[in-house]
Amino acid sequence: MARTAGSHSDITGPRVRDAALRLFARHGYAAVSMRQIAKEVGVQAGALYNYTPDKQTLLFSLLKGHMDDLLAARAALPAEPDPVKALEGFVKFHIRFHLERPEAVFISYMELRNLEPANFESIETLRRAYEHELETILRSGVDAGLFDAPEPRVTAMAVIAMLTGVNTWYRAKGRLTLAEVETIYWDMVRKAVGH
Amino acid sequence: MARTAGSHSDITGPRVRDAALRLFARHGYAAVSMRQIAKEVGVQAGALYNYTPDKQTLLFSLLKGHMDDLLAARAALPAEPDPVKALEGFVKFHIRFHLERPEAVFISYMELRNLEPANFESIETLRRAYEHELETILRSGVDAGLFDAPEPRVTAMAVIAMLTGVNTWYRAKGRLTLAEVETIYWDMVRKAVGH
DNA sequence: GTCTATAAGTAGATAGAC
DNA sequence: GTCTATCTACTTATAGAC
Repeated sequence: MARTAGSHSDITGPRVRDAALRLFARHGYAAVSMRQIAKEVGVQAGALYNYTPDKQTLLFSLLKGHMDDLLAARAALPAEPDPVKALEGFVKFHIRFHLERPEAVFISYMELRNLEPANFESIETLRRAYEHELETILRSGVDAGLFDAPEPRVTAMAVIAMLTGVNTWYRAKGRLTLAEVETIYWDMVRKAVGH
Repeated sequence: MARTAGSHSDITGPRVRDAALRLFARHGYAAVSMRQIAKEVGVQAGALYNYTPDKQTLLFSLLKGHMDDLLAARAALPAEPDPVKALEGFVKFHIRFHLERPEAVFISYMELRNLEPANFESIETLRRAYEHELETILRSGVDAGLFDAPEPRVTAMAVIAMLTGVNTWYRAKGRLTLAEVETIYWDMVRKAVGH
């Protein structure tokens, strides 16, 4: 059915977020004006303020949404008691989740410094919770004598950096499939943690 | 000896670059105005244009200088024919070099998108040359039967991402010394490449 | 080499018509 | 819900005095 003319909030809202995400990722938050976002959406700049109280809140909303999605997707996976299987699951989940939304990943790292202090703390807390999940897997594997990783916290940071780095070079149209990349990285991680 | 009044180009120039580096790293290139840089240096905005033709050239100069330093520092190291020793040398060099200049490392990754196309290509060429050095070490180790790394290019990207990630968490005043961090990462890399 | 002053343009955000 | 118009402030870069 045709919608009532002028009642577009449920379609324009997501379009504003999509345009902001794409433009922030490409040019950076500070370099993108509200007018550019409006032009991408096809409205005038003033109309954007029906969907966000200000530009800062728009940025925070994108980052918060990304972190919430990340933690929710992890929580939706079944618990895995075997540390080796749990680590393999984490590695493959991380690569796949991050490759599926490169722009959100990019701004979630790049634009942290453009968040106001309270917003920054909010995102950092979520990020640390995610890192802690990997650290917990590593500690359980060390405790079970399955892994050789004397510094689980450092190892967790190293593994996450390595995995997120896939986003800098992987292209879906390239030589390697996503499944092949997952296998290559799982093999490197498995060896790196001494299993 | 007191300098001739008004002859400060040899001192103001580096101060402009230092201030720009620090401010770009903290707030981002697009978010920092020439007036802010001038204020940090202690001059008026107009005076900055004695040291750079424009803001874009100032950014490019910082990134180009960083990449030149990186490649020159690598070239200054003695050649190492043993792939294992060469890899150990690369790992420890990379960590140390990058931890010594976190701000330059940060903007060299974050501000690539704010470079004009020709400047971007120039920096990317240097970055690829550096990555190629690690890839060459890995291939020589695989050829010698010392490493198990079926995808040397992917492994090189994974190792560099892991190593550069140290900058996100390491603090000189923290629990671990630089030498300890080098040892922990070298151990992880050594195992990851199957040695 | 640095200053002041200014040109010419753009920023985020708001007001009020429709 | 979107528009046009506008406010105020700030932007890069330049001109010319000293």
